[in-house]
Amino acid sequence: MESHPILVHADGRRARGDRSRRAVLDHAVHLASTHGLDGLSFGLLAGSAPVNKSGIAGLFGSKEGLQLAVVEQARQVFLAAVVEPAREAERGLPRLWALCERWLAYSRDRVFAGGCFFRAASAELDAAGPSAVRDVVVDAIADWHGYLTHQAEVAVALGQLDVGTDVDQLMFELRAFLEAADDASVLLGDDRAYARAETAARAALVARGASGI
Amino acid sequence: MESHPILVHADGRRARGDRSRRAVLDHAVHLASTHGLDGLSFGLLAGSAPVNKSGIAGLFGSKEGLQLAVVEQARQVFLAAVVEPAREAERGLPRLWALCERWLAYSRDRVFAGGCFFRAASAELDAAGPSAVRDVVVDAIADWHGYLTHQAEVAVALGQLDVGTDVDQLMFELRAFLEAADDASVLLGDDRAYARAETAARAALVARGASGI
DNA sequence: GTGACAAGCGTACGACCGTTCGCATATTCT
DNA sequence: AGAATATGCGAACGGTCGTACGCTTGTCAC
Repeated sequence: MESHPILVHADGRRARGDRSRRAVLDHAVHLASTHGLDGLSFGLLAGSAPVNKSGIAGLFGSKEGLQLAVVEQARQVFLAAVVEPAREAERGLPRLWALCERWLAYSRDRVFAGGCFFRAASAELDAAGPSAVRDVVVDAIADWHGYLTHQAEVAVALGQLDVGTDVDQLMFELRAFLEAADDASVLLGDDRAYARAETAARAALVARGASGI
Repeated sequence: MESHPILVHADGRRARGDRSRRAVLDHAVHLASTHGLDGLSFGLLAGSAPVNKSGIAGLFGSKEGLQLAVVEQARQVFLAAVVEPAREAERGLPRLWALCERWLAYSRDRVFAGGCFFRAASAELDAAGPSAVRDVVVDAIADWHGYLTHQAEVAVALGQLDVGTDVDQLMFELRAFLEAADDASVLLGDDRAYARAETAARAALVARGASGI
C-alpha cells in the first residue's frame, strides 16, 4: 500500500529524519556497548554522524530519549542475532540449545563492539537509582530470561529433560556460563572461555537427562 | 610525654593528611561500586568529606591517582573480607569451599554498596582503551583467579578432587556461579541466586569427587 | 627563632556536557 | 497558492568537570 507517504517518499522530510535517526542509532549502540549508556553524548555522536549536535538532540528530544531509543535498538539487534535464528530449531531442548549456541556466537562475533550490550548496560545501571532507562533494560533482560525458561519448560514437558528438573536452577547455571564467557572474552581477551561455556552448558543439560546435543 | 610522640603526632600535619586520605577513600570506594570508577568526581566526593574539592585533588594528585588509590583500597577490603578469613580453613578443598562461601557472603552483605567492586569496575573498563587503572584492576582480578586456581590444584594434589580434573574448567564454572549470583542480586534484587550459586558450586565440586562440603 | 614544608581553602580557567532558542530550508497538507 | 510542519544548522545558556595557582595555617628540622 502506497498510502503511507512517510515511508515511501525517498527524499521526504520525515523519511530523511528516520534515516538520520537510524544512522545515529547504529553508531550509538556500539558506542554505548563500550563507553556505557551514560558515556553517550550528543557531541561525541555528532562527530561520526551526518548530523549536527543540536540536530541529534532534536531528533531524540533529550538524552534520556536517546538512551531509550538505543536500548530499544539494541533489543531488536539482539532478537535478530539470537532469538530469531534459534526459531529454526524445534521447540524444547533443540531450541534451548540453539539459543545457547547463538548467544555465544553473538558475544564472540561482537555483534556489539563491547560484547553483550545488556551485560554492559546492566552493570552500569545495577546500583543506580530507579529510572526509565533502567526499567526498559530490566524488561529486556526479563524477556530474554522468560523465553529461555519457557523453552526449558517445554523441554521438560516433552520429556527431553528429566521430570522434576529444577528449571530455575538450570536457567541460573546456563546464564552464568554464557555471561562468564562474555566477561572473560571482553575483559581478559580469553576466547577459550566460549569453549568452556559450551562444555559446561552441555554438561548441565546432560546431567538433567538431555541427549542429542 | 607529649613532646615526644611515639608513633604519630595526634594533630600532626602529615597524620592528618593520612586520615583525610583514608576518610575520602572510604566514601570513594562505595561511590565507585555504585556510580562506577569514572563516575567519581572531586566535587561529589567533597560533598560528603571533611575536605574541600581542591583539597581532595591535592591529596591524590589527579583523578587517575584517585582511581588508582580507590582500586588499591578496594583490593585491601576484598582481601580482608574474603581471602583472609578463608585462611582459617585448611589448604585445598576446605579452603576452596571457604573462599566460595566467603565470596557469596561478601556480595550478599554488600561489603561494597553496589555489590562486588571488581565486577562493576571490570564491566566499566572491559571495552575501554588501555589505561593504568584498567591494568591494576585486571591485576587484582588475576590475583584472585590465581589464588582460587592454586587451592584447586592443591585439592587435586591432596586427592580431594579427582586426578585429571580440568582445573581451568572447574574454575570457570565456579567463578561463573559466584558472579551470576552477584549480578542477579544487585540488578534484579533476587537473593535466591545466592542459594542457587551455592547449590551449583557444590554440585560442580561433587561431580569432581569432592566430599564433606 | 627562623625557614622549609605540607594541608587545605578559595578562586579561576578551559573543556565538555545537556538543553534551548532562532533561522533557513524543504516537504506535506489544505 | 499558501499554511503548516519537520530537518538540520549555528549560537548561546548554565552547569559540572579536571586542573592549576596563590594563600593562610600549623608542623617540623635546624
